[in-house]
Formats: sequence, structure tokens, C-alpha cells
Amino acid sequence: MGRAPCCDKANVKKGPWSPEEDAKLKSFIEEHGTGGNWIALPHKIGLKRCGKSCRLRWLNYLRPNIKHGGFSEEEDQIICNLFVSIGSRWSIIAAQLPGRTDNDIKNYWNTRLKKKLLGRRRDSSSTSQPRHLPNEKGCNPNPNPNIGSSLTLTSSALERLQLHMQLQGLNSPFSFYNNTALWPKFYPLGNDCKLFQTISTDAITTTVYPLKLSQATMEPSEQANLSNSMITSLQGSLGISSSSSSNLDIELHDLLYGKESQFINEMESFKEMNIEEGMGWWGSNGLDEKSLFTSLDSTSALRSDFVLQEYRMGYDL
DNA sequence: AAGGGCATCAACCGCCCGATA
DNA sequence: GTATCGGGCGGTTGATGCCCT
Repeated sequence: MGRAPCCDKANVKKGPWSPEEDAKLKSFIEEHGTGGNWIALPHKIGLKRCGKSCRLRWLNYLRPNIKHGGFSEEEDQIICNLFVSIGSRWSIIAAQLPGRTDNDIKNYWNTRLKKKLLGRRRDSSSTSQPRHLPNEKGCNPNPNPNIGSSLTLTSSALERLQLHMQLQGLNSPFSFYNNTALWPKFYPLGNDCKLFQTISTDAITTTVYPLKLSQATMEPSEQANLSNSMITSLQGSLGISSSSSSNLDIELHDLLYGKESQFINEMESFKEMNIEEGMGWWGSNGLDEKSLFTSLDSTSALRSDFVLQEYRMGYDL
């Protein structure tokens, strides 16, 4: 049984807001503020609207200094960087873009930016549907049950993975970026990235992708220690020991690169993308790093191993 | 010109979480 | 400790306009 509705659904108006309603809401809030209670607000001003609807209207449209449309390349870049890093946390992403709302960014991502970045493979193989991406209804369009049945990542995770692997040079899906527990020592995606490092153990090879050290330098020994801690963390995330991870690695490799897998074909298509057009700007950004990490720290561990977990579930590891 | 499909975006829905009684 | 409430959030829907055939 769900909770009681926040308002009397039968007596509230739904649908587009009229200019009169906008004016009422705007003038009241500008004069009195929200009063700390959105639910009560529409009654105060005689609006037959749900309080949540008023809140949304104010935050997404009426609030001062709201920008609509006209996303710049820089904003595109920030959105993409953050989406790869933290997923569909639109409110956090919006916090990095003054004047933008989470709804606006979400719409922009879903309708344009995602296609700009991920949709290119359709252009490069114009005759076919994406091979095992979930379609818009969450169904797997791939007719091959052997492939479709096990590869059921959520679209968000898969998109992040795809973007991420583009960043990773198609190396490893288990990467630094997806293990945010490791982040505090670094600012991700700095534009003066210098550290490209491939880390190998007997079980897992992973690439530490462009990192901008928060400190000016890091000694090689410190880097090695960090590498080891990352491997340990990755293994911990996967719930594997170093002795058992060889099999995992093989299985993953088979899944991702084997003859039967179409996953890698998806990834290969990214290689065909025009780097200048699509991803050339990736890696530099204008983030307010301090405030970003403040918001990241406050968001319940960031689903820190979310992608890894989905990977494990999706591949039934 | 018509109409079918697609893209866009405002708005809604329902869930989660923290505050409070 | 628990129930209730409101705020906040992400996902989804529906209306609208545009484009293509």
C-alpha cells in the first residue's frame, strides 16, 4: 500500500501552467518566499495546483536566472564528464551549471547529448539497430537469447560504461572512474592529465585513466602503493580474491571480447567515431572541483560501486 | 496537402530520505 | 522506536511542433 497522496488529486489542476498562474506564484514567492511549505502554498494564493507542481514550476521555470536551451560545448562537456563519473544524478550535475535545472539537463541528456555521443554507432552501421542495448521500453532488441538474456545492464549503467570505455581506450570496464571510493586523492578528468598508467596483477589489468593529481607530484612508490590499493579495492568490489580472479578475468574477457559477444562490437563502433566531432573535448572541464566533491561527499556513497555491481548482476558473476 | 514518425520539453508520478511528533 | 509528513529526486509520460515521404 502506497502512502497517501500529497494533495486532493480530484481538485487540483494538471497540465500546462497558464500565465496567470505563473504570475500568481511568482509574485507570491518573490514577496513572501515559499514559507517552508510547498504543500500549503497553493492554498495560500488560491491556486488549484499540487504543492509539488508549484515547487517544480518555480524551480524549473519561474525562478530568477534560469537558463533554457542553448547549451554550450563546455556545458556539454561537464554534463558528460559528470554523467560518466556519477551517473544520472541530475541535481548534482545541475549544481555545477549555474542557471541550469536538473530537469533541463536530464531532458537535454536524454534527447540530445546521449544521441550525440552514443548514437553515432547507428550512423556508422546505418542498417541495424543497436545490437543489445535496451530499447526505450527497456526491452532487449537482440533476438539472440544467448546474448540478450545475460546482458541486462540498466541503460544508465550501460551508457556510463560505454562512455567510460571510450575514455578508457576500450581497455577495462573495471576502472578507476567506477570506483569512486578511490577518488578523494584525485580530481578526475583534469585537462592537464599526465598520468596514464596500466596496472597489472596476475588477475586484473586495469588502466588508470587521465588523472590530475591533487598534489603537485606523487612519488613512484606512492603511485605503486596506490595501484595496489586500487587493485585490492577492485577485487573487493567484485568480491573476489586474487587467487580466484583469474577465472573471472577469463570469463570477462570471453564475455567482452569473445566470438559470441556482441558487446565488443558495440565498443568497436566507438572507435569509428570522429574524435574531433564527438569526444575531442573530453578530458578538460571547468568544474568547480571543490563544490563538486562537496556534493559528491554528501550523496550517500555515490552508489560507488554501482556499475560494478550491475556488471556482476548483468553478467551473473 | 496530408499524415505518420520523430524530437523536444514541460509536467507528472512515485519512491526515498530526513525531520519531526 | 515508529508513524507521518514534506522535500527532493530520477524516471516517465503526454502534448506539441517539426520533418519527411
